[in-house]
Amino acid sequence: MTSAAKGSRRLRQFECPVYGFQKIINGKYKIRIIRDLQHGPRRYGEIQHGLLTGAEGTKEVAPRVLSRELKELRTLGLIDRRDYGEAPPKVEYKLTAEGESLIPVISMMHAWGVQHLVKDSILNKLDIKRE
Amino acid sequence: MTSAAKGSRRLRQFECPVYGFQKIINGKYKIRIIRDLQHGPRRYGEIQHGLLTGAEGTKEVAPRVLSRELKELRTLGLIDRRDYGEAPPKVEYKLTAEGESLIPVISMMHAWGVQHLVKDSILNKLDIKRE
DNA sequence: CGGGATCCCGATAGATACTG
DNA sequence: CAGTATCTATCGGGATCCCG
Repeated sequence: MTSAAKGSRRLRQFECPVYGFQKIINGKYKIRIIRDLQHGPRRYGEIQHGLLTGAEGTKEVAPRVLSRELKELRTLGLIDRRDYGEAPPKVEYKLTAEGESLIPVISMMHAWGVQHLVKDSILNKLDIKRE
Repeated sequence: MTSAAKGSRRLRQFECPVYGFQKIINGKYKIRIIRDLQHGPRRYGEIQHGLLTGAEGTKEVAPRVLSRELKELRTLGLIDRRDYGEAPPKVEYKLTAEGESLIPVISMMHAWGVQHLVKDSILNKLDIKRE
């Protein structure tokens, strides 16, 4: 089996591709984590500080939650974890080939979101002026 | 305000487009419902019979669950509901313009899923033979 | 610094029964 | 046919404290 296929064993477990997709990105931060890793490896803390809860209080993600999301993404074979084994601890996460292949899809989701979901966007204002 | 903007009021409520996308498709059946409506209106029962729970038992969706998902999609302005007011009841659901604009994104998710998520796909077998 | 352990809570899915 | 009502089990997210 090729290495790509090897890493995707856990991924190939669904009957319906759309339902499967829904399942693997399920979790509040998974898509954003993958997106944050698109330009190279990031450390645990960097990911944490980059992710806000989305609420008004702009709090950071609870470590238990982030840790679980990262573990699930690893189990799915979408990201790799590298522990430098130093003191103080240093751990880096990066996308696998499978994870990288997800970037174009997420980019499309992002583009759609910019057009339809974000409040007070430029497009939104243009639309108002056009009426 | 144009009609498109009018229908999207409830949609434009997020700061982060990716997080927003994750939120609106949250729910076990939302993406599949939208996809099932891509070729025209469908009745409540048709949608229900087309959706399997995904588990081995291939059971149908509980009416309470489907009803809620449909209601949420309506609130988001992604689908429309038409009640024919007859006896026996007849209700049809169809995509709004906003909902239709989601189809290309879902198609991409579907394509990725076929390549990476579905077990025993043709691609999967080719990959095994290649080793 | 990068987590794990524990506790809590609201949300969500499902089963079942019922109705206009 | 197209839902609603009720109840229950489970899950996911968050808070807090702790550790090597």
